[in-house]
Amino acid sequence: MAKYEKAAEALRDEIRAGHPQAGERLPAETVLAERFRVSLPTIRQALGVLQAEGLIERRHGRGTYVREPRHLVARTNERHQWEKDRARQSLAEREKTGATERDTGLQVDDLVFSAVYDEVPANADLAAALGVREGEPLVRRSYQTRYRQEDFPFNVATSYLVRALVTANPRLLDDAEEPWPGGTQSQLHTVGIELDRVEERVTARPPSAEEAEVLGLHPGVSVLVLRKSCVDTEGRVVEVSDVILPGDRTEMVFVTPLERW
Amino acid sequence: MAKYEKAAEALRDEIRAGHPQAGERLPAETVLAERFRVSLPTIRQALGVLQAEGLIERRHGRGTYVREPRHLVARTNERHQWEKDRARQSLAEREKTGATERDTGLQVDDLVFSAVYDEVPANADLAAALGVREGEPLVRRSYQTRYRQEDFPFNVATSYLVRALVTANPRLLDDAEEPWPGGTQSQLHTVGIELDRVEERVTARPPSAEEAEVLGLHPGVSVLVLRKSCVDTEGRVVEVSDVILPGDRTEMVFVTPLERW
DNA sequence: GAGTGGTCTAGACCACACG
DNA sequence: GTGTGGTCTAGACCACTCC
Repeated sequence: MAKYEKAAEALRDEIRAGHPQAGERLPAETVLAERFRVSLPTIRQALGVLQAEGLIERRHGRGTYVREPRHLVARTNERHQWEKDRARQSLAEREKTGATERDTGLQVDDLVFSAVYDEVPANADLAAALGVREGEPLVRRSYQTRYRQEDFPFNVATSYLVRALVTANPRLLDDAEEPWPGGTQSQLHTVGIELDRVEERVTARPPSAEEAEVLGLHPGVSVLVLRKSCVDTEGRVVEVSDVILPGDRTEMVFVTPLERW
Repeated sequence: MAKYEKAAEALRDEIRAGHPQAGERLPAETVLAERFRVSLPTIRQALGVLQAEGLIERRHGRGTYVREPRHLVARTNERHQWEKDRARQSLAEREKTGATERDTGLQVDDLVFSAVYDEVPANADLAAALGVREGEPLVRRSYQTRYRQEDFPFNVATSYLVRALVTANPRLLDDAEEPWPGGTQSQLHTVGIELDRVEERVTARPPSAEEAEVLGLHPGVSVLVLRKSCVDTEGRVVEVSDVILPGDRTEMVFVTPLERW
């Protein structure tokens, strides 16, 4: 086993044993280098491994710290039925609270929400997902949501609608109408679309450089990649969204009810 | 922007533009160092960034290659109802195929399956998840499944049952009975337990050193962490399993049907 | 044997945090 | 100012792959 691996393993074991604990500082790199009798670049390589594992966090000018685990946002698939139940309610009712507030347990005022609409032709991937021909005009809607006190959003989402399906209501083409009380299902309701089911596909990977930038992710944090497809009662896929969620603060919850014997 | 970041960005852009393509080789480190007019350690740092992003793969003695994306196993929550439907069928029927084969589209012969049972007292986490007191005896069942041609499993799962609930059938305490035709729901059926719903919680993170080892993961691959809870018709959580899935070859699919208006 | 990436060293200088 | 991590260099030797 290489020296840097030995050092990394020793430090990992110590952290798991609780010395130092989450939030506490590790000794300086020079101290560690001395202790393990290796050069500074080698101990830095060891710390790089632990950082990539998400175990530690290095703060420039301050030191190396044990990362604290955090899970703040739980996102459950029961939100879809909940949203559907509200889609036809009065504006006053719909304005009370949204699905994100439901997930996070926060008030609307605690959240900063942004939405930008534009129009793009369907590429091969989206055309297949939406069941339309390539080049079909789509409304692209880019969303970000963050806590008011924080600098970075906890999710970024891109939603695609087939433009032809929503032109009946011009208000659906205008991002100044966001946040739309009641969400997408309420929007679709205005053009006579009812959802039959929601399909969600989840994978995980390290963030791209851009995602790490936008979400303010530390090294050693993965992202959950969610593609959500909404299928209406006629079997058409009427919306596709791609959502990126930070893996260190998001838990996705899926409940599957079973038929009784 | 640092030199290594510049180099990483330039290489990233080239890969995204398709030069080199997935599977193709990058120039040797010495060549890249010359091209970007930086030292070898610096270009190595740049490549380290791209590797951590999952964009490239470095093969000792051979070169640096653009990683090929792969998604082989799709795991859908419809499996739960499917398993429930089969739980009460005849042995002959149940033996035909299992949920994993259904997910992967493979035959039983293509897969190598291993199961080990032992007994552990419930820790705080498991006690909370199962709704029992700490120290309650649990049956721990450790599973691994891999393709016959491959060296590493594509999932590792640890399942916990409350021992008191399954002692009525001693065969459920014996790992020599695995793989049990029809799966866990069929096993639970033998002691009179019917499931009402399955709750799954998904997060993502980089693999621990041990997980990377067991699953044979390359640097720059994240894992999906799944905690599945099975709730029976009396509202008890009767099984909890923790599943680790490689993010680069797994897609989890969740379908949420909605009630009609 | 030639070419490749993996490990390791010694040391320099810079940028940031904090008292 | 002092201590911390971040970047960068020049170079050595090793281990693996392939011809």
